Amino acid sequence: MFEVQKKSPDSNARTGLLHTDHGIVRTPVFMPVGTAGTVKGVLQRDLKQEINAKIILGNTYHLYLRPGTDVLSGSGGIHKFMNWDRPILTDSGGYQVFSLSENSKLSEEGAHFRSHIDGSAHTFTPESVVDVQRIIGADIIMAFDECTPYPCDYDYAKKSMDLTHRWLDRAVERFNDTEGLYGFRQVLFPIVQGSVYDDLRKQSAEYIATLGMPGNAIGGLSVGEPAEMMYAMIDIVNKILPEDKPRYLMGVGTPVNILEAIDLGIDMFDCVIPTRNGRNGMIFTGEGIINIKNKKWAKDFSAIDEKGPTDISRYYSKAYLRHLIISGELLGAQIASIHNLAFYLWLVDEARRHIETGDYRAWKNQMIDALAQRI
RNA sequence: GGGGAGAUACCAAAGUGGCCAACUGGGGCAGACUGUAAAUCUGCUGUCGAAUGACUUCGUAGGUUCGAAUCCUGCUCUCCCCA
Repeated sequence: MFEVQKKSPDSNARTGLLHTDHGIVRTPVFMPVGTAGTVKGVLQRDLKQEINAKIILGNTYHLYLRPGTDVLSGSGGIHKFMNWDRPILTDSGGYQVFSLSENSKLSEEGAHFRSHIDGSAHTFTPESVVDVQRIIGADIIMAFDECTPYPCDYDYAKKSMDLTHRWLDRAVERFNDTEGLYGFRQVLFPIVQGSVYDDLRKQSAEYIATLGMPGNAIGGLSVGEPAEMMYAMIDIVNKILPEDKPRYLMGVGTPVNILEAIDLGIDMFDCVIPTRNGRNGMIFTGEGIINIKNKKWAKDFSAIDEKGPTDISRYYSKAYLRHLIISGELLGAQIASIHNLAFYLWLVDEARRHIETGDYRAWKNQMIDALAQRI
């Protein structure tokens, strides 16, 4: 499924090809988040034409609650339902156990939770989450894990990691006993946990590596811990996870986080920052980060991003985008999301290009300096 | 011409003797956001100060009172009803 193409001479960064039945994805890759069967504010057409997204995310928890599995199965799976013929990865809902923790309770069996929509009671088990993801029909599906919060004491982190591992065994078994429903291949990625503890991360990565799955994920990071701590964990884990399998760092992150993680050997990323923060006025450019709501842009009629990655970035002015966002106009969210996603995709593309030419480290450092600017 | 109501900060609008530099919205300014319960949330918004605090405010001019946005009097202005 995965082949490493080129390794960076001066870091652990590498490029690769990820093969799915919906197309080949070149890595490193950034996957826009489309939780509920839509990348918020962005047409599928723009996702392809303006942003050139190669793979996007969906979310099991959200899709399960709405529209529900009967609609998804009736539609012939998520690709047909949302009219997206490129690869899709679905998160398992493990993150929602974390982010909606007031509504959920864990047991050995699984997670018992109440719907945030109508309060109804539901249970997710490692098995049921595989089943639901078979019905949703993503190319890459994720094992059900517990994403531990930060801070998290050692004992809880260990208990949680062990539970995630036991759940993983059950998920793999169910996965092997079932088949995709729509005539294309699905693969299951397990998730490394272990909070911020070196030995737990090491133990978890070793365990995950023994499963021999076609790709591996690192979860439970970027939940509030300092970035340096996250990098340290990634480094520990990546030294153990097999080199010939893609490594997916879940939910990360800022442009700088991504560049650092690529350096450490991560291949896949997803994050809500470009869309959510974009809707809230944060605009990423090669010259730095802009809060477009700030008064200083009120009469700045220059392009959103002069050297921007998409026509949209160059077509509309900062003053206009500021006006739209401040006025709560839908078009503002749309423009910001498209621009930011295009920027993220461009950034990761550039990273791949520099890995190929062998000067990733130097380029990264220069890029990080630029990205550190708040303008 | 007669009768009535009102004037509070950028706007709207509470407050009707001390707990008031003044509730609450809006607007404005700034911040947060990392496997999306987020087109969301938080802070500030009289002046000076990092802050304790100091100073100047509730149409306007006086007055009563230890103390007034709040009570009294004059003035100015606005709105409503009847003719």
